[in-house]
Amino acid sequence: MREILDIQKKLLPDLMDIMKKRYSILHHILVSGVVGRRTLASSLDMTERVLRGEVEFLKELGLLESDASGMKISETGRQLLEDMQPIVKIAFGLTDLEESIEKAFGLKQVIVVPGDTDTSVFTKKELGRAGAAALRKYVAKGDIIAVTGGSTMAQIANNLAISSSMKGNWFVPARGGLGESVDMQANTIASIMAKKTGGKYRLLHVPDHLGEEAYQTLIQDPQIKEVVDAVRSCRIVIHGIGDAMVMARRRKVDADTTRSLQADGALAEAFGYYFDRQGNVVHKMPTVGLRLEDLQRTEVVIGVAGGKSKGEAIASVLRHGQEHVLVTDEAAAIEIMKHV
Amino acid sequence: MREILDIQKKLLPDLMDIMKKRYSILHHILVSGVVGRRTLASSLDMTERVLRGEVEFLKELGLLESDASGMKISETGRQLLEDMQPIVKIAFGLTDLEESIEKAFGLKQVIVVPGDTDTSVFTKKELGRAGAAALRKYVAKGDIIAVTGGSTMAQIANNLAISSSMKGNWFVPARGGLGESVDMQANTIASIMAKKTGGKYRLLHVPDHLGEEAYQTLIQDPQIKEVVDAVRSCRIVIHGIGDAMVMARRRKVDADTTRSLQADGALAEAFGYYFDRQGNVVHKMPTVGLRLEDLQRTEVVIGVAGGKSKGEAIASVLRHGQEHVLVTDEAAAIEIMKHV
DNA sequence: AGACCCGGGACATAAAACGTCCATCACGGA
DNA sequence: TCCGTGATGGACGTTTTATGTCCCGGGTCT
Repeated sequence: MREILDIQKKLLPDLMDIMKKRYSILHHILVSGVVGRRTLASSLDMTERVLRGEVEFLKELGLLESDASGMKISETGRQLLEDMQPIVKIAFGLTDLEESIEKAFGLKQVIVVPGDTDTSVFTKKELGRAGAAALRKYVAKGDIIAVTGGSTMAQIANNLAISSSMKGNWFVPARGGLGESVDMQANTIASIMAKKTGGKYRLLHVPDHLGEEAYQTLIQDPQIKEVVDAVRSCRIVIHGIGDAMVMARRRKVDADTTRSLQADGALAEAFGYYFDRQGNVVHKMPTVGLRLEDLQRTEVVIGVAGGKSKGEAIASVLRHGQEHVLVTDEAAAIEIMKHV
Repeated sequence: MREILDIQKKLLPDLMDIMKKRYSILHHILVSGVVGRRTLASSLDMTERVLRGEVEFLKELGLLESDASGMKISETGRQLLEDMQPIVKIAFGLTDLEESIEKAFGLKQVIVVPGDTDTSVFTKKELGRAGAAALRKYVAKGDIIAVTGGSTMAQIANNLAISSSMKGNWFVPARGGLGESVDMQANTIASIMAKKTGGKYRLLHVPDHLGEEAYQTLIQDPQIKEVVDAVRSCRIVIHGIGDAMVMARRRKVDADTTRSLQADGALAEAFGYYFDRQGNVVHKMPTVGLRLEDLQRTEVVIGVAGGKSKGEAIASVLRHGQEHVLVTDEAAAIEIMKHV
């Protein structure tokens, strides 16, 4: 597989370039849904005319369709892109990155998509697609799946579709309400995922910043207790990873805590825990839900995050050593490898 | 290994041609030791100039060297050829088949898709795609296109899409109603193709098994006469090829005729005519529409059929000698070559 | 109704591919 | 030593293809 591409690179370097070009056109159209020639040209940094040439060609091949409203990918085209996935990875040199990270942190699988989530909205979408595919791969019938919030997780939810293997699964938020905008809260995302896959969901309506008393009262509540028990016995966790300070700001933690986070060198955040460079937990959010000790029993922990700026944070969480699968993008992967 | 090439072919249809061209240049140089441009050109059946273009390219890639005494292969080039050995076998299997059949039956173009229609539904779909592509390639504006029935033709219709070059063309059934299930009748297929491509269609509603009287009456009918005239002046015929006995059964021909078909060694069926092993017509369906003599004026005759079991039948029709283009699959192609 | 974006036709022009011819060089045999 | 042969590579006009540019008619959203 790899050899054949290496050979082709030697004998047909020009065709490999064309392949990349056509692939990226198709891929852009795929993630854009319906898109016009001019928009696409500028987003791919091509002149309109040469894009048009390629598009006409791809249309002849039946890989995309166009009507007055714009161009969209055809079913065969969509299938082709899927089949091409491994080829593209090798051709773009992503397989190397995946394997290096797997080895460096002892992970079961690493998936790297091309691009940089920080700079391209398309990469973010692709990250969502890849995250959804990873979840689909590891999920089994009757699983309880704990999810967190964040824009990346929202993107994954977007890309899930009904599938027999996920029908009847339970989606639960990993932890209580994490004061973000509603459509990126874990609760929202769990319910979207359940609806999209034909699964069921339970929510945790718990306010932020709990005091000790309120906390004790809450976990006595039978309704809440039931959900929390479900969360703690989940078989799969899929979560985003954030920069510690960014998350702290977003959650409006008080100034004291922020200072203490800084003093402790908090770098990354995931499912309510804050990690320093060495992967040690330096702080945790005061709310109910999944605890670190539950994670050890969890069979599959999937982390999804991308963007050059998050590379170091991802490396911190990986170093903590409870992840099994990582889905990230090229830019972040390169950063991660700088921190081994 | 094989899939990767198939995938690439979908995105870069001329990949194989170029790869083959460059490979054979290098290979020729390898076996020749040192050779000059003109010698090489004539032995590869290329014009000198185009060979020169490739040679200059290969030289830039460092795969061959040249000095005043001629060209010879470089060490990396030799290594590359060695590494390519397995690829070449797989990759050129089909191309070789295509060319052998073209030469054996004097066809303009042969397209072979991988697989066996008899055993794989994917191959059948692929055959449909390839058939549709072939039709798209040869069609011109304002053409009348005569089509036949059958599941393969239905598959082609499925794979047609609206295209400017086919807009406004006429689709007509090659011959009157061939008592098959409705969705595989020529009439149905002609109308689907017209709808899919944005063309127009005329149908021939003629019952099977016409008596001589009824026949005479029918062809007097101005409506029918108009369509029949259109059919007979078509520029393109695209048709399936069937096994004679299978078709006879499907059309419920009477026992007498069946016996006579068997006695005459009928092997294949196409557009209502039955052919024996040598390609002679041994029987024809009693219905209106395209006659063999009309076929001689037809500019493009495209036959589409696949499956190991049909190989012999396809060979019979090809031997009759009125086909220009054949679209088939690998299994059938191999069978065909056994009957040259 | 009007602004906007879409695909696709049209056409001039730039670029690449190709056919053709020739200058020059190395080599071997007379 | 000279000359014929076959080699590469330069040159150049021609043809074909790719590209830049402009515009039209038709949907769509506001």
